[in-house]
Amino acid sequence: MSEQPNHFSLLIGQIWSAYKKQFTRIEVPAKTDLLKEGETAQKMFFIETGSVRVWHNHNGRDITCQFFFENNMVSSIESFKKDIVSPITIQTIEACVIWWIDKREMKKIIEEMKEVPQLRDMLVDALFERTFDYIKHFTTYILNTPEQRYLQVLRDRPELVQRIPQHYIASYLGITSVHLSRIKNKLAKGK
Amino acid sequence: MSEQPNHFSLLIGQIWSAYKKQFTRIEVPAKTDLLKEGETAQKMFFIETGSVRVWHNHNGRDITCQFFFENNMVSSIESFKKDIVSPITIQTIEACVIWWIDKREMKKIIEEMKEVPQLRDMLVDALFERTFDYIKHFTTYILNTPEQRYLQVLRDRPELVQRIPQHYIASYLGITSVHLSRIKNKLAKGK
DNA sequence: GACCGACGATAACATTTGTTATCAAATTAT
DNA sequence: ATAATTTGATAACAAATGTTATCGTCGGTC
Repeated sequence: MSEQPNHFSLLIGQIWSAYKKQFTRIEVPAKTDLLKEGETAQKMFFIETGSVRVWHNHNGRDITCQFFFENNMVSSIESFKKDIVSPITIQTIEACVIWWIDKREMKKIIEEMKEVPQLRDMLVDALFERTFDYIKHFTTYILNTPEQRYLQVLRDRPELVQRIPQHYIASYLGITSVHLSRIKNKLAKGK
Repeated sequence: MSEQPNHFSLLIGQIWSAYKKQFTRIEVPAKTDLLKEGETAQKMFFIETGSVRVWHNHNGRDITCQFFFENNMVSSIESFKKDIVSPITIQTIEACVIWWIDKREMKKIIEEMKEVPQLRDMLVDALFERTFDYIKHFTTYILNTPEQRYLQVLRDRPELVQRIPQHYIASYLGITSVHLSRIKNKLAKGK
C-alpha cells in the first residue's frame, strides 16, 4: 500500500532492471481499462509515468480500492496467480506510459527468482511487507474516523490528494464525496 | 484471516508435525496476556485448544483486531519479524492449552524451510494467501455496512459468534456493542 | 444463599454520515 | 470559442451510528 521504499519496491526495481526487455511499452490516455472486472488477468503492468486506480463495481457503485503511481507494478494479483476472474477493474486515471508483460513470462521470472537465494528472500520479504501494509490499512478502518483517515492520507501520501480526483479518494476512504467535501470544509475553518 | 483449510493452515500443520518437540506446552486461564502491547515478541504461540484475540488499545478503547482458535499459530507478526515493540496485545478469551516456541528457534525453522523447495513454496503461497485474506477483510470495510459485515461473519465464521463475547465481535466489526445489539434485534424481528 | 462482575438488551438523545438536488468552476471535446 | 462533461461545494433532509445510562441475567466466589 505504501509508496515508501521497501522490500516491495526493491523487488520491483530488481525485476525491472533485469527483465525490462521482456516488457512491451504502450502509451494510453486517461480512463483506459487495463483489465476489466470479469476478465482473467493475462498481463502484469509496470507504470513508467501516470497514475492508475483499482476499482470494484459494488451494486452499481464505483469503489476505488487502491492507487498506483510511477515505478510500481499492478495486476489483479489473485486473478493473476490463480487464473480466476478478476473482481476488480484496473484503470488509468491520468494518461500513462505502461510496460506490460505476459502472465506466463512473469511466472517464469518468479520461478527463476525463487532459485536465487537473495531474490527469493526479497520475494518473501516483499510479501511480508505487503501483508503488513494491508494489516495497517484495514486496521485504520476499525480504529479511525473518516476525518482521521483523510488526515492520515494527507500526511502519508500527499501526492494522492494532489493528483487524484476527490471522489476517487472519497470512495477509497469509504465515504461519499459530499462527506469528504464537508470534512475538508471543516478542516479549513478550523485552521 | 479465514479458518478454511488453505496454504497457511497446511504450513502450520507441517511446522507443527515436524517441530512439535521444540515447543513448550502451557495451560492458561481465560484473559491471560500472552504478549502485552509495548513488549517485543519473543515467542510464537500454537493454540491446541481455546480461543485467543489480538487487540489494540486505541485512546483507552479496547479494539479487537483478530480472533484465533485451535490449530492456529499466533504472534505479533511484525514485532516478531522486525524486533520492534508490539502494537497489540495477545490475550486468551477462553482457557487455553498453548504451545510456545522461542523466536530464535522459530526463525531457524523458517530458514530451514526456505531450503526445502516444497516447504519454501508453501511459505510463499501461505504469505500470498494471507495477503489475499487481508485484502478481502479490509475491502469489506469499504464495501459493506456493519450489518452486512455481521451477516458475513455469521455465514463465514459462525464459530466466532458462538464462542466469542459480543462486545469483542462488535469492536472487531468496527461498531459499538450497543449498535451490534440493535442489528441483532432488527435481524431477529425481520425473520 | 448473597454478592459481584461480566455481559447483553434497551431507551433517549446527540452526532455522524448518506441522499438528493442544485449550482459553480474547471477541464475536455468539438 | 462554445458546448459538454467532469469535478467539487453546499443545503436540506433522512438514515445510520455513537453515547450514556439503566436494567436484567448469568456465572462464579465467598
